[in-house]
Amino acid sequence: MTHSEENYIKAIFHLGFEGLEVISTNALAERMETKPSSVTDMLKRLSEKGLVHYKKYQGASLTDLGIKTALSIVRKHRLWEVFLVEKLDFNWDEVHEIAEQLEHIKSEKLIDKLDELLNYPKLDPHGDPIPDKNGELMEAHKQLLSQMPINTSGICVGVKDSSAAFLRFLDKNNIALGNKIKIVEKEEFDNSVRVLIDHRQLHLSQQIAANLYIKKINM
Amino acid sequence: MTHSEENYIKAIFHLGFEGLEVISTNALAERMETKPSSVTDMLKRLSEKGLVHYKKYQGASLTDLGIKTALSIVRKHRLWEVFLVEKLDFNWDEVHEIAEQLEHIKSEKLIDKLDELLNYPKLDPHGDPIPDKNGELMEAHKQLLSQMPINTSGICVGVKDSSAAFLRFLDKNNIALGNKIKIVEKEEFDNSVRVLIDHRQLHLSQQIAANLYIKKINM
DNA sequence: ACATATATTTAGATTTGTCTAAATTATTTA
DNA sequence: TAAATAATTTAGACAAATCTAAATATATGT
Repeated sequence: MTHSEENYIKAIFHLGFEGLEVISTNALAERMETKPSSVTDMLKRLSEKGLVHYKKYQGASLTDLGIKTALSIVRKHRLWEVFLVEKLDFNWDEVHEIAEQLEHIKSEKLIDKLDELLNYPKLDPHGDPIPDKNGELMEAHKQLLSQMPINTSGICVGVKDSSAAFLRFLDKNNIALGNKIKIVEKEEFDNSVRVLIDHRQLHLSQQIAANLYIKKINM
Repeated sequence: MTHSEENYIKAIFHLGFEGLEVISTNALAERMETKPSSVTDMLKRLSEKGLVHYKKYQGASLTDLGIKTALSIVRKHRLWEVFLVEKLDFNWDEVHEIAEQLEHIKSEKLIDKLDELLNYPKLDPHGDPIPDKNGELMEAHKQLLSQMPINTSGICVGVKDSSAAFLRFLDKNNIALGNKIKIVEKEEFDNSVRVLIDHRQLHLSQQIAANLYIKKINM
């Protein structure tokens, strides 16, 4: 498998997780930042290799082999992310790009040893689950702040809206990724929430709460 | 730079260290396990990019930029080898292949952090020196057993002749890579040597001594 | 120095992954 | 449902890296 093929498989996998049953040529082209015609070419190739189901004009989905392949790539990506953060002191938001490269390194033994070194982590630094050696994937353990029940705690691990405006807002209010956060109260009227961050009480609008990802603690 | 270009640069660099002033098309083709015509194509490209000096029929050599590039790749390769052995418990003889892939990962910060994690090693597991961040390369610290002075000690780190016959001989005599070895006496007549390995005295012929690499201790 | 052998380059083709522009199919809307 | 619009595919081209076969340059031996 080439790097490019692996990247397409991964993109189809992720689009699948985002709700799409069958992935359209255009959706995939947008995700891959390429042209639809290139996607068509690649889908034919992947179909011939038995990695995707593909019928002209009907979109694509992964075969069992494709899913297995995708899980293996995702496993590598997320384990490397843990390594970069835990062992090399990278910040959570710097690791994705490097892991995009490392995920293509071919050596089963390397990944198993890395898994061992990191003590078989279940979640990556963004709170996403890491498939185990057999491709078993636990359910997601991150959720939007707006979806958390009252009196639960977690750690800020990501943003949905990554606009400069939103990031500036977080900065201004001293909300950093990695902060522990506890949800204290929800306002029925406007869905705003009161939270506790570093012993500070904050009142956040629904718009804010719906764009901040929280990793549940103790899972 | 593509992976392929990096591999050619590295090959030219290593052939240079093996004594060749100017590298011939055929020598490079053999090293790269490819055809001379492919080498010609690549040398033109590398020449256009300012990485090698190349004149038709005259062979090639690295420019200053080419040397800098090669040192950076070698640095990455050897640091990853140390990582694989020290942190992931790989054996010295399993790491080359994986490091061949890892050496192409692009991130200056990654390599600096890795260097730090490994405590700025000066030698890789095979006893070859690791260029520092500025491309400074200390002189080689491995040598053939036959070149070691009397009463010096070292660690077996590699073989020149990797034939099955030679490896079988080492095995039969309980000489393993990683063993500490001390040279006790040299026989003028046939250049054979008496050595101490694990408190055992052994008498090794010149042929053996000239094919076993020793890493000097305390450097 | 000339013929022969060896080394190297050129020419033309192939594969992968991409592109643009044109053609085709599917979907939406009036 | 027919026309307009959107999505998708095809056709043909290109760059990177490779190959084979043919041509050309260099080196060697007598």
